[in-house]
Amino acid sequence: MRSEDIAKLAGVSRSTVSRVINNYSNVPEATRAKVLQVIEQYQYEPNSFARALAGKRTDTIGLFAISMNEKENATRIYQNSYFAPIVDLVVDTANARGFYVLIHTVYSPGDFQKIKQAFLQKRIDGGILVGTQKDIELVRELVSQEAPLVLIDYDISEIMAERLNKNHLAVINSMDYEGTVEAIEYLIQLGHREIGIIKGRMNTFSGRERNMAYENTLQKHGLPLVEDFILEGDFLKETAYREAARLALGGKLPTALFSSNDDMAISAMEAFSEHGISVPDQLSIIGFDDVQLAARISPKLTSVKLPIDDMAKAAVEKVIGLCNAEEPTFSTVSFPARLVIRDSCKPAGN
Amino acid sequence: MRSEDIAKLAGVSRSTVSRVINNYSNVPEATRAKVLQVIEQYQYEPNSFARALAGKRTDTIGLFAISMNEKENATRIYQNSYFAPIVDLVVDTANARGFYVLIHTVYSPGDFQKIKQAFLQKRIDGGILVGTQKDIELVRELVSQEAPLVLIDYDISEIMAERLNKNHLAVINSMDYEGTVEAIEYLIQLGHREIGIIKGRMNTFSGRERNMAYENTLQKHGLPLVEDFILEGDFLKETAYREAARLALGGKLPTALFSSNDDMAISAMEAFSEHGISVPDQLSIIGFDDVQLAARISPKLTSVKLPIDDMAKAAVEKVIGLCNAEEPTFSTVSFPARLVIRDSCKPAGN
DNA sequence: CTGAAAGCGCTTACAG
DNA sequence: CTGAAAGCGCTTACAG
Repeated sequence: MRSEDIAKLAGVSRSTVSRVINNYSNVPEATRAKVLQVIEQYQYEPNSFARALAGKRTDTIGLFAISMNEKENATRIYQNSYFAPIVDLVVDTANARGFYVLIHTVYSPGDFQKIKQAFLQKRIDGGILVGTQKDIELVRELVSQEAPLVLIDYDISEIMAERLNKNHLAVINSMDYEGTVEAIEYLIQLGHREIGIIKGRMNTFSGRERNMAYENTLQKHGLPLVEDFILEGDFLKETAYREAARLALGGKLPTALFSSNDDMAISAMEAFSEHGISVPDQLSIIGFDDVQLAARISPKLTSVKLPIDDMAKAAVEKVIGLCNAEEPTFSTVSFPARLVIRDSCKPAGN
Repeated sequence: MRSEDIAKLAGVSRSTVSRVINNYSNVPEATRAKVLQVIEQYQYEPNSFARALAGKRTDTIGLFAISMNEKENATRIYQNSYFAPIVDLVVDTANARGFYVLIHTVYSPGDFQKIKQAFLQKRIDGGILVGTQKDIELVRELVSQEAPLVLIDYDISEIMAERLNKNHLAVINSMDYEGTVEAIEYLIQLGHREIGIIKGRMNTFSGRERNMAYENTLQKHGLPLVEDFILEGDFLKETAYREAARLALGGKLPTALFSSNDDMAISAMEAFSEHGISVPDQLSIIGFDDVQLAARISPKLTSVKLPIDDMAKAAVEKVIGLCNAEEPTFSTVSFPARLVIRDSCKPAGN
């Protein structure tokens, strides 16, 4: 069934059928009704490729998760507590707005080609990019394509600043710096003076922000950065577990630990528990992200809530906006990240 | 940049360019090389819509998650431990095979229309459907469209049996019945005679299978089905928590409990713990699915491992196979589900 | 208000 | 081995 068939059946031309489908105003109600009736009756659906080829939009947006340079088992990206909610909200929000979403994961530069293709082949109207920015070069390539693009968790200053206003581009971030400050000051207020950190991946905007806020806040309050209490991490639980175990065996413990995300905080708690270190009695812990699991473990984890839902929703609204925009626009939004206090912290020294 | 431009640049016709792109054999190596060189140089990508319109495939498969009739907060479908791994494996497997994947969630009949459209509008070559089969009518509608379709966790007997071999269709299941039998017999072997169940959603194939296996196995071993120990559930943690709390307050406890999935088992454990009932000392628990969390809680949950990864991978291979198949074919596969023994069960009566 | 016609960018018999 | 031409199913100036 093609528009031609509908036209014949309704006794009009293909042009008119097209006008009805596209909701043009210059069609008399009677004609419109007749055409719609036939369309309805035959369950006609215009071929999306023909429409797109003739200049219409694809009504599809891309969601691309970059996961390069991670361990082999990083294959489980969508089970990750960071990506899963993004997929969730992006799909739902886009669907609700009448868009399909095309998903592709980037594990290798080859995969990255596929997402460039998705744009070049005009499979999508616009895309959302989320992931580490280690491969910022590739991201820049994408930006330079000038297609509607939204970046989640990227450092604006690193993205071809000179071109920013020539693009249909938006960047969505969370206020990780402020959230971390709130967490560290909460600990300080509880009397902690020896505060450690499990760092996140440094090729990530949020990883750097959280670390910088940690360092700056300690310094601001005249507290020392003690090397033994600074654990290298990569946002993954395995590393955090190993590092926490090492700390536990090292003998000297901080009285509080800020973990750059919940996954690592929870693994560290497991490690401490196995080494007979009690949280929060001997060691207070704060995580970041506030994943579902945070409130389900014992003790319940105090954590900085990442506004991931808001970010994902905003990302979709932004791409759609960018797809509709005539002029190139660049914009950036940051959503606040607030501390959620639960049971994993105690006043120091008792 | 269109194929015409490439043709001019390479000094050949569009036909030849097309032949090169589609890897036809009747192009001399020299010509092919020349064309490829130009394509490479200009980073040309054929427009996917034009190709599709001219009869080529879309190289896109659909992944549709049905989540109708669930609570409002079911919005979090992709964070669900059942769907998340499916998304993961489907996307990865499809991407690795050179396919894009289009995702759409079905919360309402309206959404269901969108997925029918995805087929009718020829946006995808084939699709994978997963979710409750309460709305089997809608699924049948889809099946009758004759497009390549793979169903995960559906009761074959309910799907238009008469048409089965006229379709490009495949059904992928897990051997939940056998897995549940293994779990129940393990409990019986541990000496348990009072074994309860938290039921899953009965509009789900796996929900019914798990329940039936539970009942049959008890009966086979001459054990009674005691009503107080049969808790209604729906695979969601809230309900399980409530039911478990009710059981705890009821006074009379079974000595073992089979939960139709891990999410519910874990929530029940929380409820029991809060009511001072110790697992496994006072009550043994077995879950189903073997989600990541199962091995991370304490005590570690004994569970029947759902071969969800295998199922998801197989689903992708199947759709791709169906897309390539000339003749309609129907096939069905079931993957074994085996018991993984951890720490949440103890011998009865000590 | 409406139809005939051109065009979107490919692929694929067809003819040579 | 290769090009000219028709066709895939739409949309959209253009003319009336």
